[in-house]
Amino acid sequence: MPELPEVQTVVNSLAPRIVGAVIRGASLIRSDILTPIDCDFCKKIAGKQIVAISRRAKRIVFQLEDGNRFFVHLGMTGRLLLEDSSAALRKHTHLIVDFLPAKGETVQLRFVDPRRFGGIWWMGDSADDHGLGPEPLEMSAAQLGGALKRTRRFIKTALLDQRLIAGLGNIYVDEALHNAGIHPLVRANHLKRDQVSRLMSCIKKVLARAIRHKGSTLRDYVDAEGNQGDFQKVHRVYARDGLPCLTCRTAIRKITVGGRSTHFCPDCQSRRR
DNA sequence: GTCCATGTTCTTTA
DNA sequence: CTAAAGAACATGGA
Repeated sequence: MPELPEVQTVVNSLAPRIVGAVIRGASLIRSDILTPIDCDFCKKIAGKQIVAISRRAKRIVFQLEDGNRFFVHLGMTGRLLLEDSSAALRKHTHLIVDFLPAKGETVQLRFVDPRRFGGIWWMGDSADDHGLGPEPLEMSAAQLGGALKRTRRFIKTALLDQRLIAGLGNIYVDEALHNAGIHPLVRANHLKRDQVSRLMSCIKKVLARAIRHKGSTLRDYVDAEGNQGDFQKVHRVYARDGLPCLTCRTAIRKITVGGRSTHFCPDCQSRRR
């Protein structure tokens, strides 16, 4: 559910509400969402002010006043919600963070995740990325080309590799490839220079547009205020199999690549270059 | 009951 | 050794 645009939208909705807030305490309802599991998370964040919230790839990074950080990854179904402490707890709520009341507010930050592919990672005072690739919005075509030429995997699969480019997921890879007119089964190292530069700019264009639409809500995704995104309404290929391509009217096809559903237009995204 | 799902990581195979 | 394919994780909805 959450790729770069969704995660950015969560950060944007969270930041104005809790940057500067001081954490009173936290309760961990399921401790196995924590990594490392024995990091004394609640004890370490109690009493600390949140001085910044940012996004790195699909991670939501919280920076504390003492220099320590932790990040939340939403996995497939995770949500970070700001809810009043009087609101009923949702099923699958795994962590609750309380703040010192400002202006009489009693808001809580709650992490909810049915499938539990997401979680919370304690980073300590290191800002280490642990092998994450460059941010797509700051990546050059030369950088992308350099990474792609080192693998003969399908371009679809390569773009999902977070060590190669960090933040894309299944939706935005399909949308970007359609935008760039590249077939998902082309080998990454076979792309020509002009295709790589078109791909890089299409990735940026699709992501920027999706952020303006506050992400795609297919099922569970909402921002911290519970608002849905609406980029799904303007998807050109994702989940549109059988429907006419919005460019050429050819029926969109759905295949499986690397175990992931993959949507493309057989006409606009011709397999030969 | 079946299949599928916006993600990542570990294991198996080539 | 590396690269790539496949399975696994857990839950819910169609």
